Amino acid sequence: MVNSTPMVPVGNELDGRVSRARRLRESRRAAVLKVARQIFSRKGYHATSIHDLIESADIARGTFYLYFESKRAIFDELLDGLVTTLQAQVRRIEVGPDAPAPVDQLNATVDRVLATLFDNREMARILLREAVGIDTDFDRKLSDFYGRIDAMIVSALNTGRQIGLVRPCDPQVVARSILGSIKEVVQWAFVEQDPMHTDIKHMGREMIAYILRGCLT
Amino acid sequence: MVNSTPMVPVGNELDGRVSRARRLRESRRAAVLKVARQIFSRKGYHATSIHDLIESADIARGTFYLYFESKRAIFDELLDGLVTTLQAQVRRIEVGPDAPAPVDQLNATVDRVLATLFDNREMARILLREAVGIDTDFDRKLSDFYGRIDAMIVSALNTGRQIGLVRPCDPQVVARSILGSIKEVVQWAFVEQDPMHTDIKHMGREMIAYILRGCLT
Amino acid sequence: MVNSTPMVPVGNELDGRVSRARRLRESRRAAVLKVARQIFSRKGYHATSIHDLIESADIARGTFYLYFESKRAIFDELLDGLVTTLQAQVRRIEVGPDAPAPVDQLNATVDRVLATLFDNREMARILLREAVGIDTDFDRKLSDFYGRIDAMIVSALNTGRQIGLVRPCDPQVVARSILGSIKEVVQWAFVEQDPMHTDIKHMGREMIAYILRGCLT
Amino acid sequence: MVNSTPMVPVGNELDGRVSRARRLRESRRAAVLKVARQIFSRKGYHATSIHDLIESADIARGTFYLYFESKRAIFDELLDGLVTTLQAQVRRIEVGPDAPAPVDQLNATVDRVLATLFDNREMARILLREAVGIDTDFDRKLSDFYGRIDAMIVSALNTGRQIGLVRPCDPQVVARSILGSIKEVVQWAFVEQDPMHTDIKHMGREMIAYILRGCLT
DNA sequence: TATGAATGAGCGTTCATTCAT
DNA sequence: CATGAATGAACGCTCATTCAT
Repeated sequence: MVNSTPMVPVGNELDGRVSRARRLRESRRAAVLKVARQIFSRKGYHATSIHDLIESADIARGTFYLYFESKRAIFDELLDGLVTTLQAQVRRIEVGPDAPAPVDQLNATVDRVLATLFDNREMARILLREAVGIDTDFDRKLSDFYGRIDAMIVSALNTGRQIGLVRPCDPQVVARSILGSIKEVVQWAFVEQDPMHTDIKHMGREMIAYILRGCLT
Repeated sequence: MVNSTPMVPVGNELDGRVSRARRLRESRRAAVLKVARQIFSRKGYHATSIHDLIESADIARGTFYLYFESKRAIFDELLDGLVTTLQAQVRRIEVGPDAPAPVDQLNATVDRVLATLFDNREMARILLREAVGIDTDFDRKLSDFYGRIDAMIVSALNTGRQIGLVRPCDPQVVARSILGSIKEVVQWAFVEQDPMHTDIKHMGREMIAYILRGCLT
Repeated sequence: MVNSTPMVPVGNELDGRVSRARRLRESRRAAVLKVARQIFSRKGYHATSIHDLIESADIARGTFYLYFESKRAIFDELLDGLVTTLQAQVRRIEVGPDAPAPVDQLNATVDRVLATLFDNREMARILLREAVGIDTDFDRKLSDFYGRIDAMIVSALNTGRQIGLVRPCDPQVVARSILGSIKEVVQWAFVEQDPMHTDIKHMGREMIAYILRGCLT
Repeated sequence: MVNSTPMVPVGNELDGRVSRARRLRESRRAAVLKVARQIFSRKGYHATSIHDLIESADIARGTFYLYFESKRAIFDELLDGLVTTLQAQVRRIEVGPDAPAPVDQLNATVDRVLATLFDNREMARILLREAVGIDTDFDRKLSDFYGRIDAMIVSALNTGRQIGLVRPCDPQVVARSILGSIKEVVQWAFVEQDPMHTDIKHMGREMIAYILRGCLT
């Protein structure tokens, strides 16, 4: 998938002097994260117990707490990874003599976001459907995340209005509409449908066409 | 609010031969449902305990189970009420010589849905944010609900296409986009903002404008 | 036993309008307290688990938490009862024209304290031997308790010095010596020996004789 | 401090044929014991974890178990050291034509015990406050220790009585009173007060004066 | 000898549900 | 009908101990 960056932290062991132990530890950790991702994705946060996690990862209870501080912490880590990656895909629309056409910029961002979500289907499921109601902190974190994306869309719409690209409208309502379209389409395609049978390219093009017609002059 | 129907089931005791006891029972039940709605809305499903419910309803533990099978059941009932009411607001776009203009029909449906959600802000909060991840059955039920709405939109889009009102597009993707816009705008307006300070009329108009521009020819 | 007051709270249900349920609850609670007293006394705080408590009291886990907030709370309650009762037995030595002879006052206090400890042998075991090191709060509470008794003895010694009854000495050291004598003798008699075969009267007389010779002129 | 002997076991490797490895092992062990002494003293037995010990000793988990059988075992060893040393300070009162005056003998014993406790303030803290309630075995061991000291005092009192030095009294009660005075004064001075600002000489003299007046004719 | 990752029994606590009164 | 005391399975988490390297 184009432009999507890996979520696994690259770490600082690229200097060649990595201890075998460190690498082993990381791979073990990653294995637990992997099964946790699947189970959280399938059952949600509350319905997933530490027992589920360690049974599937085939490790002992204590081992889990060797790698992760708490159930909440592993869930955080899983989600934070995607949120960070996702945020990196969203770029503010630049406007200027040598900037690409705004439409192309939006296009590129949507492409990147879709690719990232596809590459992280399981976490997308959690981010889009399950991550609400875990606790107040978590809700705020999610709210902030979507709030930042919303702010970017609003800013893009305002910029677009100034250069006569965007029709007169309430940027707040339209921004939330756009955000909602993306969230729902992605959830439907990657979470409820079989993601492997989805033509993401096509989906992206259709979505952008709909969104652009909705707000352009 | 126009067009919004009450969520309390009308029942079949309106024939005049209702026992006083039965009526008492229903009013007790309704009272519990009312406080449950508020508490679930404020704290979410998992953070709400039976203790919270019976304390606020001022009934004994056992009494609760006299009226409701389980915590899950009362939550189900609460949500089913809104889902049913909501579904009643969504009407298939009729096409024919003496049918209103399709655009007006869509307009009316969106108006009715928004009004219903506003009148049931508390449950809307739950439906849009907290109802996911409770268990697999519940997720499926929600999925079905949105699926039915989606099917209606798809059908409307197809109808619209046939009469040349809707531009050529993938109705599936566009339908989900529309659904997502509505869900996100409503959640943002009713859940994250103060619903009383939201100009729903304006919001509705802006949303519909965006949606229609997105799919009309 | 003379002057020893019961540790079970008298409550406010002496007006005759006691509900049967309330009385039942209290008796159940008292039963749990009783077995907890025995087990804490035998095994100490840390070695006693909730499992031990509920098994011996023959109640379910949840039932325990119906009556007590936590393991810590039941232990506190057990100990606070004795500490309060004990404190009520210790009276400052009064000096004046119509006050009893100071020696008799000391005598009476020691008698009362010994009787109370005898009547609460099991808790005495905990208070004198096990109650240290549970947590910082508890340590401070105990320290305060003994500190107050110590202060009383110091004050008594100073008073005694003024009226020429007590020999010149460092009241701090002598007070701690006296306190230590009492603690050790009581622990030895009630905790390590079979308390039923101890002649408390004799023990008290011997102890007071020793203490008085140690500090009187 | 006069008369106080070191707690580290002298061992039998002083014959010159000690392997370097053996000596290394012992010094490593001693280092762990040293930090364990400090930590147990500061936090108590239960609040001290193996993690605390190995972190401060800067050794690996497994290494700890190379030197000590268990957490319980190292605590035992620490306490046994002090107990053995303390026991060596307590000498039976000798009576005979060329024995020192019994009073001086008692004086000397108390002096030695106080000095030993001062030199091992940290362990004294444990012995007097934290060592109780760890488990039944440990309680019995402590009980035995104090029992032996008690027996010595009883024997001394009996000897004193025979030579007319000690007043008629119940040696058991008086012995426990003496023991208790020493325990309490030491705990108060070394554990609750700042041991460095305590005038031990003065404290000793005051204590002995009190004790002797309490039992001499 | 030294390591530290792995273990799992056990902890205190919660809470939806039941049932005798 | 109404009650609320009683239940016990299940939870997330800790930590002394083991053992392969």
